[in-house]
Amino acid sequence: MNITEFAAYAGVSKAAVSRYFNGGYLSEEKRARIAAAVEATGYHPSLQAQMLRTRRTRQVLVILPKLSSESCARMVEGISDVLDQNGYQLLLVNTANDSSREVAALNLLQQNTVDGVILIATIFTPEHRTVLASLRLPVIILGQEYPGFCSVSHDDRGAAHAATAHMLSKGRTAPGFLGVTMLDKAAGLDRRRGFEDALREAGVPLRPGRTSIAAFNMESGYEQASTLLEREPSLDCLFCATDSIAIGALQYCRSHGIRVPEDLMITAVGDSEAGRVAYVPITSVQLHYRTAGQLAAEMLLEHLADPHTKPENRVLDYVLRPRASTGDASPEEDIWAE
Amino acid sequence: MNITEFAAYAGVSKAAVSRYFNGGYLSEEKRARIAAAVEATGYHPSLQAQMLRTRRTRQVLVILPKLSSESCARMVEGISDVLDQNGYQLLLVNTANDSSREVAALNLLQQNTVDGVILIATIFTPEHRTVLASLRLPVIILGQEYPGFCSVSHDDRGAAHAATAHMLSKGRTAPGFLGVTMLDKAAGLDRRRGFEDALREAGVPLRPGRTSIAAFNMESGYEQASTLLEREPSLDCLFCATDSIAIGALQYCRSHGIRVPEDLMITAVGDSEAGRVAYVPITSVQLHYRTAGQLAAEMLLEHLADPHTKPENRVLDYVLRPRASTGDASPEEDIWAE
DNA sequence: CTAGAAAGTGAAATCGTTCTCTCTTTTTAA
DNA sequence: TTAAAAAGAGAGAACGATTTCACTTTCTAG
Repeated sequence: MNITEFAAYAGVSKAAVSRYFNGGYLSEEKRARIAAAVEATGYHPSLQAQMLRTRRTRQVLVILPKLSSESCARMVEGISDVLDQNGYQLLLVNTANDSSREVAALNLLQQNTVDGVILIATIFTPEHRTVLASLRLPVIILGQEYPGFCSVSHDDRGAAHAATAHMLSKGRTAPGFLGVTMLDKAAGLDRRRGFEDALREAGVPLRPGRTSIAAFNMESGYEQASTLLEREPSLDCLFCATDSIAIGALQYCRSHGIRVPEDLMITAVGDSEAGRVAYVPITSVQLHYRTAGQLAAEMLLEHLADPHTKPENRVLDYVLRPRASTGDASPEEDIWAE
Repeated sequence: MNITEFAAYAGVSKAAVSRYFNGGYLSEEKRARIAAAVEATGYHPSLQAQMLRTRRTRQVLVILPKLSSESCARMVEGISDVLDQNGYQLLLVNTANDSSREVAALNLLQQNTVDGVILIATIFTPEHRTVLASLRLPVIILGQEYPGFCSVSHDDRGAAHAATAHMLSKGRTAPGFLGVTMLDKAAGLDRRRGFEDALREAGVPLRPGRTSIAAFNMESGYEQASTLLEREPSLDCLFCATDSIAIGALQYCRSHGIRVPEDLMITAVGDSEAGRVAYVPITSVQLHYRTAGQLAAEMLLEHLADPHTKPENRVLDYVLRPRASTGDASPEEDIWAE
């Protein structure tokens, strides 16, 4: 049933029906007649026709590098919460950490099928900048600051600082660093800086050779821990850019008789479930992923309502969660017991 | 730029342009002219107009109960792979384990904005059946069999059987069961049956009081393990319906001095990353989540191509992964070392 | 009491396609 | 050579809404 048929059924004009659904001058009498007819027929306007006519789809595109990672999943949950509540639909593109697929997804946008975009950030290439700049849609970058665009990010530098400082405050003096590529501003560069901040603050020199770069998974954490610890056996504490990497490193320690925290303290950023239940529960910095997602979605909706809102960067805080990997609890301690 | 303008620019009729993009009789000369004009202008047909006119949106809705769970995330990744490759877009609705939101999402479909649905299954209520039956769209149920509908599911019964039998084959005689609600056919009912199958096969009676029901998370696993093991201290092995629950149970053992596997063997279904790196790596049954997602998407595309395809249920197999929680490896053993 | 503003109304244009229908031209088969 | 089939082309009617515009009626203020 279309609007013409429905209007005839209800005994009003098409315009009246449209006003009923979209607001506008409409007498009480007609409003009641239409309401009754809706009740009787179950009529509702066609979304496709509305999209064509109004040029708004009420759909938001979310581009993300990986779904099966706790942090991304939680951010998407946050986004989904807010979009749902506001009657927007969530279109998902998983780029599988493939930068070209990311750009391809952005290019798809020039066929304007969505009202806005939330881009969960990883590595930005010059191509990204080109295509992002050419976009006429509101874009929110989630997970790192990006000049000229709205963004919601975490205080990665502060988080890394807190985690590292926590170990140094316990008297450790030979810190190692297991990071990710510096091309990733948030998890790579900022966390590295935070690590260095803590060292500088404590007057501990950063020796070359005491850092290594891993990929975003446990296996890589294991391998890089192996490389690093064989090269630098004197390390007494290790900061890892992500929980996954820390778990890999922990696994290496376990299988090579390195005691955590006695021989080596370990900290990380992310506070994942896996880190909490690991062999030695890992001291980690909790970031508010879900909140970040919600905030990004809210920001986007704001921009949709008023396109002239200025670019703004919201930075979320963090919470250090001390656990057994820094000697703040015994590994056997109840995690969930009250 | 719309088709009329573009057709004028290229010096052909609107119909010719449409045929260029959709196939149909078209002379080589016009084809070349249009191709050149596309190159020059970057024109492409409006998706919204196509949706309205053809009544096909090339969008697929995926309804799932939870994003931040490894299994769901992997299934969605599989779905995303296939849809992407075939030019379909993925619309995501996260129902947050709320049955009414699930039904609401399905009802949204009667506003027909998508071509098909993949429903990641949990608990099916009579309402589900009503609304599913009233749907005129192809629907694939992912994660459990559901009579009358296409589905892709795992051999949950076989998986639970394998996990349980593995413990019994090692001489254990007092098995306990930590499951989830039977309203969930796959993770609840089928895994329970598999557990019972193994007991029957081994001639081990199932004592009442040796089973308990948990929610889908670690905390609940911890609590239910506590209840169960305090009531039945003589248990010597424990089957858990999910890895999360098993991790919770393991945590309980750890904090209460119960040695795994010596005092209590533990197995589960799911083979999550967290289970592999737990305090005692958990023997678990691997299910092919990603493949399941891919298969579901392929099935849906088939139905989209030919709506008369018959309902079919594909059941995927499983792989038992023996680990330290059943004494098949030492906890210190390298997981990733070659 | 009246002018002007506000509220209420419906016809018709518009959004950007696809696709049927009619017609012409070319190819094929007998 | 010719009839039938196939290929190619374009006009114009949908698809199902929103929104402008011109108009009428009802308030409100002075």
